[in-house]
Amino acid sequence: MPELPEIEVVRRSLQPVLEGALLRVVHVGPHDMRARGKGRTSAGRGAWMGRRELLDGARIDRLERRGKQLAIVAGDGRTLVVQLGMSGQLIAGDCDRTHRHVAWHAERERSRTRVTFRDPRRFGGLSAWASFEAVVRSWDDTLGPDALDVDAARLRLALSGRRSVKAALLDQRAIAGVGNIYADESLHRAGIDPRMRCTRLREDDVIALASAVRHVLGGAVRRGGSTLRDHRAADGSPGDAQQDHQVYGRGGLPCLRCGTPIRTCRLAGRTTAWCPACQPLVHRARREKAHASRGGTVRR
DNA sequence: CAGGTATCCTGTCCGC
DNA sequence: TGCGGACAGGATACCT
Repeated sequence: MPELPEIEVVRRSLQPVLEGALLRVVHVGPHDMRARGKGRTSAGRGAWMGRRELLDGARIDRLERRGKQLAIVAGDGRTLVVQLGMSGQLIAGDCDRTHRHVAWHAERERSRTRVTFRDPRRFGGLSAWASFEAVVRSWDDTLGPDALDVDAARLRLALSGRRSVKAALLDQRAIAGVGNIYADESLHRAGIDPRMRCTRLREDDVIALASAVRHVLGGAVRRGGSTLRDHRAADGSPGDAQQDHQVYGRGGLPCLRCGTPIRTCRLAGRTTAWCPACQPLVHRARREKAHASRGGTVRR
C-alpha cells in the first residue's frame, strides 16, 4: 500500500487519536509479523515482543515519520516503529479478525478509541525501542533524507553510482519515502527516462527531479494519498491522489500531456511506466542539437 | 557494483 | 463456477 504520502496521511489522521492518550494493549494476534534483520522485533503469540514493547500503559507523546517509517513515541521514551509494508493499515476502530495483529485502546479523558494494526500480507512489522533517540540513530544509519524536503544538493548525493535513476529513487538509503508509484510520477514530471544512469544526469535534471519529487509527494499528501486498494486514513476515508497519476498504471494508454502511448518495462524488479516522448533517454541538450542538425525534423 | 531473482504472504483479477 | 497464473503500493538476501 504505502509510500511516503500514505504514511504521512496515516500519521496525521492518527495524531488526534493517539497524542496524549493512554494505550492499553487489548489484542495480540496469533501470527508473527515479518521479523528479519537486526533489531527487529515481532508481535504475535509466542513472539518475543511483549505488551510493554507494544506500549501497554504508555502515555503517547507524539507521532514521528521518516520516509515510510512511522514512530509512536511515548512520554517515557518507549517508541514503537511501525512499517506498513505492502498492505499494512493503522485503523481507528476494529477490523476483521483474520488480519488483525495488534489492537489497543487509546484512552483519553472522556473517550476511548480502539486502534488496530491490520496487515493481510504480513510484510509489515513492528519494532520496539527504548528511546526515540535510538530510533533516530537507526534511521540516520539506514535511511537517506526524507523525500518531502530533499533539495538538489542532497539529491545529487543520493543519485550516485552507475545505476538507473529509478533504482536510486527506490533505494531508501539514498532518499527515504519514494516507492514505485511516486518514482514513476516524479520522473515523468521531471521529464527524465527512468532508465537513465545517475552518472549521466546533469545539474538541471537533478534540480528538476528534486522539485518534482517534492511537488508530487506534497500534492499526494494534500489529496489524502493514493487509494488503489487498501490505503485509508485512520478514520477510514480514502485518498484520491490516484486521480493525479500521469503514468503509473497507464501502460499502453496515451500520455495525458502529449498523447504518445505510455511504455512499460521491468526495472529494478518493478513495473515501470513512462512516456517515451516526454521523458527522452538522450539528454535534452544533445537531443536539441541532433534535432537542429537534421533540419528541424523531430524523430525518435 | 548493479541488476536480476527469489522470498516473505494474501487477495484480486484475468483467461481458459 | 472453478482453477491456475500473474501481479500488487516493500524490503532484503543471494547470485550473476
